[in-house]
Amino acid sequence: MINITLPDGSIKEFESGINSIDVARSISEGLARNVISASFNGDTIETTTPLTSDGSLILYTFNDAEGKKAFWHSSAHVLAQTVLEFHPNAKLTIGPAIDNGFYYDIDLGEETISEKDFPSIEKRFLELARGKHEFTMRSVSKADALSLYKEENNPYKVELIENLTDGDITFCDHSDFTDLCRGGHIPNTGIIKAIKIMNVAGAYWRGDEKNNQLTRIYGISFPKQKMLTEYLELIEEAKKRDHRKLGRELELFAFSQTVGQGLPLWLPKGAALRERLENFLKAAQKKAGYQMVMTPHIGQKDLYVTSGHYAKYGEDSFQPITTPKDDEEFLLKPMNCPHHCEVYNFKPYSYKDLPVRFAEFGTVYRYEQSGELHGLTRVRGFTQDDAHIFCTPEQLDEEFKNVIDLVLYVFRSLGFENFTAQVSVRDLEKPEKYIGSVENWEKSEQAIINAAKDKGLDYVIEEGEAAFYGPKLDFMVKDALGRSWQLGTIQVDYNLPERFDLTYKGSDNQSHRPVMIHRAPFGSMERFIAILLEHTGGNFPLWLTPEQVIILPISEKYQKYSEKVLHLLENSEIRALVDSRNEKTGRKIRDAEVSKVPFMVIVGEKEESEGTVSVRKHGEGDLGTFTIDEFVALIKEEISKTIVEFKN
RNA sequence: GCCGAUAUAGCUCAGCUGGCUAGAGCAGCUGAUUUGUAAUCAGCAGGUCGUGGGUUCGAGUCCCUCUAUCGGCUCCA
Repeated sequence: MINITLPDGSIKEFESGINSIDVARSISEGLARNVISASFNGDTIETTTPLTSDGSLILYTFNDAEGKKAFWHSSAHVLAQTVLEFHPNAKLTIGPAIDNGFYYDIDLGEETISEKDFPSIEKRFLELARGKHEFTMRSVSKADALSLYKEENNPYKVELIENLTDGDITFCDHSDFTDLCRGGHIPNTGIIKAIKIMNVAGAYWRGDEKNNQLTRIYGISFPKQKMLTEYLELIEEAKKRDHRKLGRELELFAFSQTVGQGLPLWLPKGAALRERLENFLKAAQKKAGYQMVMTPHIGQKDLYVTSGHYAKYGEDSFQPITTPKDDEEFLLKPMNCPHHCEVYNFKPYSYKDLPVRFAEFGTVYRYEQSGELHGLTRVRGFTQDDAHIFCTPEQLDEEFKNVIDLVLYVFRSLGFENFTAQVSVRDLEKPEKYIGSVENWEKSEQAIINAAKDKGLDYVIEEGEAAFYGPKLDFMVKDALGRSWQLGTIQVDYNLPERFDLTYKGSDNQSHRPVMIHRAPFGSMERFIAILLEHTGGNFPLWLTPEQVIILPISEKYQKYSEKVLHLLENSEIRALVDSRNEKTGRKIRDAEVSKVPFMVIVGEKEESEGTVSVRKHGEGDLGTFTIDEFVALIKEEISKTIVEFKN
């Protein structure tokens, strides 16, 4: 007999050799039906694995993240089986579960799979799944595993196996299909009731572009058809919040093939909105002791040779601008830091002057590869809400924490509650990617981790995500479709101060090297507004939105009164406009609702005679009759609720 | 840059296996209507079918080039 501890702390006694499903059955028949994965003493096991010792068991259903992982990983096996039927010569590589579904990377040789093939793959997948084939694990010796895949002429699996230890190698069988696999499956294929192939894409073997490109097939599967339908509807809803679609509909920004790809054009409403965001940050930065500076859009090539950017990115950047004079080369600035270093170098500093904080909404240009451009989130010309803080090493911790406060203030003010704080550090195995001394890197990384800890941030450490000159604390936010984007960023840099020979005079009358903090709470205006659009669906906070009020006269007779109301609102610094079209009220309301204007003000005979307005709120409906003063007060109050001042 | 896909009016989309002057809704313009909380009616106008080439008696439709866009990969100072 063995003792099994369940998550609620209860301990039950079972015959040795019992499996997870039978344990579930001892609790309830329903649970036994729904259990699709389990972990024993912290290790993922098969639901059919016999338990032969005391331990704690967790049972998972599709509602658990672990359950979904097993479900989708198992689905990847069936997908591979299906694809092999259509393409017998295909070579399998890896097929993991991901956040939403799974993929399988397959080398199809000369053959291809396209969208047209999806329906037949899905159909055959379900036929195979309905066979209720059990997933069973078996151990294989390294030699046997290698000879099998060498016989199949599959170099990918051979490479994988060569990196495994003999004795740890397992295969998973179901039906007539076998795959190298470390385990974690659902009981049988019959549980998979719905499958959708989402897309195909190219993906490099082991994520390295020097390797072969494989065909990656993305899919998602569910235990119920209804769940798939709901998932697809969710995606359709998310697509309505796509910032590229909303940006066009709300007339915020546009692109022109003639101007060039990745070079956004800010339309009047978008430019005004962006200016309000800039002013919002400027006000907070002023309180936090920043000073605005302005620097040119180009700089001499030597500036970037000094900074190290030219050596790192020169070849892959917009190429130098030459002049009629010989030997003159200028680069479009890809970042503001070198310019700000030169601002610092304008005059000598004493330790008493530090920290100094130079801020600039600096527009930069980077030659991103064409396939990487994406709406406003990845562009070739964009404006960073940049600043560089020059401080003494002793001041670093406090300065860094103050910047975290500022970033958190910005995020909270705009409703980004769900972000991930990511400490981006070096990849220790690729030192050639970075500049500067190991000692400085360690100091910087430790400074960031300490600050994140002190501020109580829930952070993750990502190796290899650092900038080439220093580690970063990045604030990641997801877009409507769940893709993660870096918005705010704070970076510690010991390198540029050295390269630009920045100094200050210490109390000991000696020259010292300041430390530099790079930071951008929004990240870039373009990307921030894009993600804000996707989060709000275009329903911006009242203080930020392009038009706050639209006045709807019942008929042309009330045009004069409408204009009077308009002027009164404008005098109170409320952004309003009049819909003076010759249309019915219902029509004007509908159009105003569609265009997401927060407040509609309806005026007719009654309002004109009383000097009032009838107020309707977007998405909510009629609020009743207000005097103009009352309405102004209502708006002012709503605004004060959505934006608070930065306290330093 | 790589893999796969897409490109028809300002927007959203029809246009079957190649065959008369390329259609619709919305938006726009003109007129009628003077309107009370999510679409008033009628008329008009609007397209070198992304670009360049090819196949064909004939190309929006088939093939190739380029450009842009979309989904991934790689990259992201």
